[in-house]
Amino acid sequence: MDDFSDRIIDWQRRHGRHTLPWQNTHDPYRIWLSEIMLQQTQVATVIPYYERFLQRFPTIVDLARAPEEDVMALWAGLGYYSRARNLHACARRVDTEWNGRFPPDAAAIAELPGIGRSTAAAIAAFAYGERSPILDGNVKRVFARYFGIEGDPTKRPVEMRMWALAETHLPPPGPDAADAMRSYTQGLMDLGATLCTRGNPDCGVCPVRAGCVALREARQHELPTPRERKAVPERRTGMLVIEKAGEILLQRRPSPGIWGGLWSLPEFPGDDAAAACLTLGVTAAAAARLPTFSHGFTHFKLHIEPWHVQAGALALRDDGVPQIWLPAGELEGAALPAPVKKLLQGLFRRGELL
DNA sequence: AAAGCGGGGAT
DNA sequence: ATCCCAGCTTT
Repeated sequence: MDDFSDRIIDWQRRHGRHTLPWQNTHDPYRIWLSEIMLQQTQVATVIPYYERFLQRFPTIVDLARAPEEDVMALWAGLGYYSRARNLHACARRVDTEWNGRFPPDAAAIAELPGIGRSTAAAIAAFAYGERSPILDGNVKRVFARYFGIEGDPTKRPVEMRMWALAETHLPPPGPDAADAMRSYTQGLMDLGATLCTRGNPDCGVCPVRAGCVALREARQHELPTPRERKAVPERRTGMLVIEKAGEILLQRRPSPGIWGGLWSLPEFPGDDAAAACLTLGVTAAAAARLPTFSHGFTHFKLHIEPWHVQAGALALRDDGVPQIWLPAGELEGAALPAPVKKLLQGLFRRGELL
């Protein structure tokens, strides 16, 4: 008998959610649809999308045989559009390879596009009551704390330990195993999402507080071990604040790309601002270095070295990059990258921009 | 502004 | 077979 799973199940049945639209069915199609949507979006946002999908595509075969653009249009607003394409590809494979019926177990479900081991297990548990463990981000956090597991859970060795624990602590087989699996799987998700949260775990009312290593050692806030923040590569760029009669020269950023489609300051690779101006067709009457500042992106850190240039003679080159002169007073409403807007507004407020 | 996130794709 | 990322959210 497993104390851990018993407590999770009991807690879920008393305090968990039971009325979400995808909880009143064992239809693997509906459960799969909800799991894919919930991977990236919170419940309140998902519900209207989920219901629109079911109205438009009552069965997985309807979804499989719809044009991709219809699927994408219904998905619009949920984000992560590659997952919508996987959703459609998955439906088509279930239609053609499985005769429109979802595969019968988690192992086969995990072969489908957009579905990994954890999502496959969740579908199999909710749809079939299969005794197969999930291990998503919420569950990793619960396990790291409850079992006192150190190390980055996204790393191979730690993740393997957690999968082993997930197998070990499944509700035991038996006549009630299918119902137990449904409650247990939902309970683990609910616990991680509502009580055992990242920043502020509510340990006082946790159903497994009696056995929790992290709580006993007061290490809830240290576990799970944060992933090692890899040193992000750093780059530098010169940026030109070219001013002429109270207006600033902006260029449209190419799309796709960093800041794609936004208006930004001209950039140049070296540290010769006057030469960079000349390539644009601007003669610099005066050029002054402004303080360097940095901006962090997901994959690198950018050190920006801005120059303030008073334009003299002008003969702007047309090299295909759209350019505009922005009156300094119209900074507020302009579609500029946040750090660029901040730089320009700072200059404007200090009266360094006319 | 920084950290988190499941699966796909790259290596 | 293993590592890293894209693209979006929450804190």
